Amino acid sequence: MYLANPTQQTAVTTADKVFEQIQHAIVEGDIPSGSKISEPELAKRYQISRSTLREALNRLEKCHLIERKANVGSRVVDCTIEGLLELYITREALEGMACRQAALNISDEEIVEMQTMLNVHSQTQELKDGVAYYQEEGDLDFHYKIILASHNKQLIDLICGQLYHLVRMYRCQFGMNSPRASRAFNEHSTIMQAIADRDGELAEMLMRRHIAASRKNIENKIAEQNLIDLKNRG
Amino acid sequence: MYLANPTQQTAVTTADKVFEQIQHAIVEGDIPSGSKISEPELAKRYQISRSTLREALNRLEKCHLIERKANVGSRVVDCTIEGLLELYITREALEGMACRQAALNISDEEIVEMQTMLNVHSQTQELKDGVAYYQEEGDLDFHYKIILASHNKQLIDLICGQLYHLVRMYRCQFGMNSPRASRAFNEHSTIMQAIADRDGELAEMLMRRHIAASRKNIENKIAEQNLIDLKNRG
DNA sequence: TCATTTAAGATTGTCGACAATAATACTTAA
DNA sequence: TTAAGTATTATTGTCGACAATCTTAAATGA
Repeated sequence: MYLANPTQQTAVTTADKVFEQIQHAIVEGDIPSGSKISEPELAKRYQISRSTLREALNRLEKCHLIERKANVGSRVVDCTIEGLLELYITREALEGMACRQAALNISDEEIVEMQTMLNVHSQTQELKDGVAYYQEEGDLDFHYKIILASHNKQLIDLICGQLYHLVRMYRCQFGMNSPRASRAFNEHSTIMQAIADRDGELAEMLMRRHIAASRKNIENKIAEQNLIDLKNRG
Repeated sequence: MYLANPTQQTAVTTADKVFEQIQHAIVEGDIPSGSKISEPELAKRYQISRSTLREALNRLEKCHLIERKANVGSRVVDCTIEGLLELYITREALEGMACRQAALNISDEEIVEMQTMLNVHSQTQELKDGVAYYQEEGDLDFHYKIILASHNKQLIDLICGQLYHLVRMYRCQFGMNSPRASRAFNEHSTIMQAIADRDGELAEMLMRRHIAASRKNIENKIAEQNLIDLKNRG
C-alpha cells in the first residue's frame, strides 16, 4: 500500500533507474547527509558513464536531495534542525492548501477509497498497538492521497515530486517514529470528515494544525534536549 | 530596481548563460508556449553542443518552463487558464506563509528598505498615473522582497527559484496589466504595515486576500468573456 | 616558521560520435 | 482504397575524451 513514488511515473531510461537507486541510498542514509559526491566514483559504482550520472544528479537536485555549485561539485544536503523546521513550515502552507482544494475537487470515488484506507489503518493500528507501521507508511499514504485529491498539478508536483523525498529523508535520518501515532490517526479522521463534508476552510485549518502540531512536538523536544545539555554542562 | 533573478546567483558556466537566454525567450514568448523543442536545432542556434544544451534544458525543467518525456523530447509548457488559476492557488499558499514568516523574521534594516521602496513606488505611481510600471516591475519587486524577508530557504527557493518564472511567463503571454494597480498598491501598504507590526497572522491573511483578489479578478474576466462568446454564438 | 606563489593533481564542464528508441514514409495485402 | 506491417529517417539517450576550473601540495622568499 505504501507509495514511495505517488505520481507513478515508471523509470524507463537508465538515468531514471540510477536516479531512483541513489535517491533511495540518500534517503536511507547509505550515502551520508552532507557528504560530497564524487562523479567519477559514483559513475564507476553504478557502472554508467559520467553523462548519465549527471543526468541522474540533475533529478536529485530537482527534489532538493543534493546541492550543486558550478565548477565545485555536488553535496548531499545536510539534515539540520533549521532545515527540518523550514520544511514543516512549507508543508503547512502547501498541504493546508492542498487539503482545501481536495475538499473542493475530490471525487466521490476518491472519498470512498480514502475512507476504506483509514479503516484499514485503524484496524492495523489496533492490532499492532500501532506505533511503527502507522506512523511510517500509513501517515505518508494518507497525506499523499489528499494531495492527489486536490487535482492541482502545481501542488501535486511541488509536494509529491519534490518535498516529500526530503520529508522521507528527515524521517529516516532523525529516526522519527514519534509517540503521536494515535493522536495523529484521530486528526486524520477529522480531516477526512471535513473533506467529505466539502468544507474547504475547515479542512485547511485542520491540516495546518495537524502539521503544526508535529512541528511543535519537535520544537519541544529540541528545547528539552537543550535544557538537559545545559544542565550537564553547568 | 527590477529583479528578474532575486536570488542573485550569477551565471558562470555556459550552460547557465544559455539557460538564461532560453528562459528569457520562453517567458517573452519568442519560443512559443506549447511548442516542441528540437535539441539539435537549439544547440545549433546557440552555438553549443547538445550536452550543454541538455544541461540548460534540465534547469528549464526545474522551474517548470518545459516538460520532458523520456525518448520523446521536451515541450514548452502551454499557458492555459487552468494552469494560471492553479498557479494562483499555489502562490496564495506559499506567499501567504512567506508573508507570515517575514513578519516573524524580517530585520529592522529590511523593514526600512521595503518602506522606502514602497515610497518610491507611490511617487512613481502618482507621476505616471501608475499603470504599466507599477504593475509590471514594482509588484514583483515587492513580492520578491517579502519572500526573501521570510528568511526561509525552502520557501525562497520554491517561490523565487521556481514559481516566479512561470508567473512572469503568464504575465507576458496573457498581457496582464490589470486595472488593479492602485488598489494593489494600497494592499501592499497594508501588508507592509502588518509585517512592521510583527503581526504574522494578519500579514498572512492580507497577502492571501491580495493574491486571491487577483485570481478572482481573472476568473471574473473569464466568465465575462464566456458570456460574450455565448451571446455571439447564439 | 609562516605566508605567498607556483606547480601538480584531480574534478567538473564541454564536446562530438555512437546506440537505442520513436516518428514517418513506404510497401504490401485484403 | 484502406489497413497493417515494414523500412527508413530523425530524435533522444549514452558513451568516452578533451578542455577549463578548482583543490592540494610543494617550493620559494621573507
